[in-house]
Amino acid sequence: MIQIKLNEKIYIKDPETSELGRMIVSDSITLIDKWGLENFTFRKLSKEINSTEASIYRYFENKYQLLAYLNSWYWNWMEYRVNFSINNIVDPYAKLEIIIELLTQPIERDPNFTHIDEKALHRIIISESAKTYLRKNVDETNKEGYFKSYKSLTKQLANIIREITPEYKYAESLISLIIEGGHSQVYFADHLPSLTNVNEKNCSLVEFCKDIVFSVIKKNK
Amino acid sequence: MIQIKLNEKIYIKDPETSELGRMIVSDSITLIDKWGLENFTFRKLSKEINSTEASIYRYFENKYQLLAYLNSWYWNWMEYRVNFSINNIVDPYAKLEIIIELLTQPIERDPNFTHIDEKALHRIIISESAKTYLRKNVDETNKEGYFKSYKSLTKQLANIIREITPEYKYAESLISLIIEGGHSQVYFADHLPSLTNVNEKNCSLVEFCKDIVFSVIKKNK
DNA sequence: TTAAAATGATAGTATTACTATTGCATTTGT
DNA sequence: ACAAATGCAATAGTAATACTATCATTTTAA
Repeated sequence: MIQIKLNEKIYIKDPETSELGRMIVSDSITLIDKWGLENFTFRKLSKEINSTEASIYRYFENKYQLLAYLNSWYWNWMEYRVNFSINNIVDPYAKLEIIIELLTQPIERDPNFTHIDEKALHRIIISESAKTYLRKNVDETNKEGYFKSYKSLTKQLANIIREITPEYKYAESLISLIIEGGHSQVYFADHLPSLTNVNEKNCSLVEFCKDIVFSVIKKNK
Repeated sequence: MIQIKLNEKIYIKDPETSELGRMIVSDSITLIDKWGLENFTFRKLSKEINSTEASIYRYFENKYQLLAYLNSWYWNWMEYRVNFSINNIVDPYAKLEIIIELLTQPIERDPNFTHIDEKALHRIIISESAKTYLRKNVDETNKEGYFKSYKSLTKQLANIIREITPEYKYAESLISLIIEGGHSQVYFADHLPSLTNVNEKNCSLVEFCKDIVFSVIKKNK
């Protein structure tokens, strides 16, 4: 049995250690997905799981810390998927192609983690995750390790780009541009379609991103 | 004398029509830049300008509408700058190069608009603007015209890309990727530097973005 | 100069984001 | 088997937020 273990200070009490903790995590995904972070409160969550606000506050300082926890879970899970998928592949081009697919394709439920709805979590990542770092306290929360999972995955993927083009100066930027920009593209396709071509006929985010990455690599080889 | 005129329903009463309105706009830029959108309230703004909450509510429904107003102002201003800068230039490559510079270089104060601090506004665009559309009511606010300026500029810039590569399918996506991803890169450089190479030695956002756009165009020509 | 519009002053409401305390129930170590 | 520790529910309370309403006063424009 696999468990995503988050060791940083992104919780007060580890929600994986109790039934209540797991309910907080799984039901917060449902509620944030449904109502958005703005309209999500610990009061509503406590009613949903037949518990109390005070109990939830024993696990997370506030809803932003809970969101950061979900974020970290997601990026740890993504790292696990990446490592699983590129295992035994030696050609860095092939690795990179798989990675871009993992980062930009629609998400499927992972039966390894029964209490996490990965499709709903992915929607949250797309529309809410930036709110963890777009805050005035970002430098503190960064020190607390809120973004460790995201940073470590970015570093790993940048290294694969450098396997192909060691002298390319923007490997980390290219990865984070694809991730962050890719999230925008998915969101725009759903809500502001004149800002994107994704979801037009014969167009896909995967194709768009692969084209960018391999064009840049080719030119900088 | 030039004035940025925003005709859509992104205000209750046009702030350009009164002294109080102009103070609301200029001082909200100062306060949002300083405290962030989360800690910015109409109460604080009213004290800053020696007015009352009720008066501010006569101009804007809430702080998100005010932020949308600032956004629209910014993108209208950018469109004006783009048109000014590419005027009389025929070569689409040269046009595109200038456009990428305008979109990704640091902003300077524009003496044409004395009550707007464009440098502060640019910081707000980078760290707060996504909060206008990352909301559950995005489809309504989109209908109200909150994003019209941004969409019209994107369309115009995409058309310039199509002057070079008419068959490229992702012109709008490439523009919005550079804009949104570019904002992330600037923010990361300031707060999460391990996610970007921007600001490392001999690295710049302008160079990174030009390389991407011209690599993609070259490959798709 | 007079009516209309804009603004200021004040008050009030529902909700949010917490914090504190108490007491019961269950688990754990010995 | 018993004490201690932990986990959780219940309740109450506070300061701030995001508004809305009313009415008096000032400014402006015909």
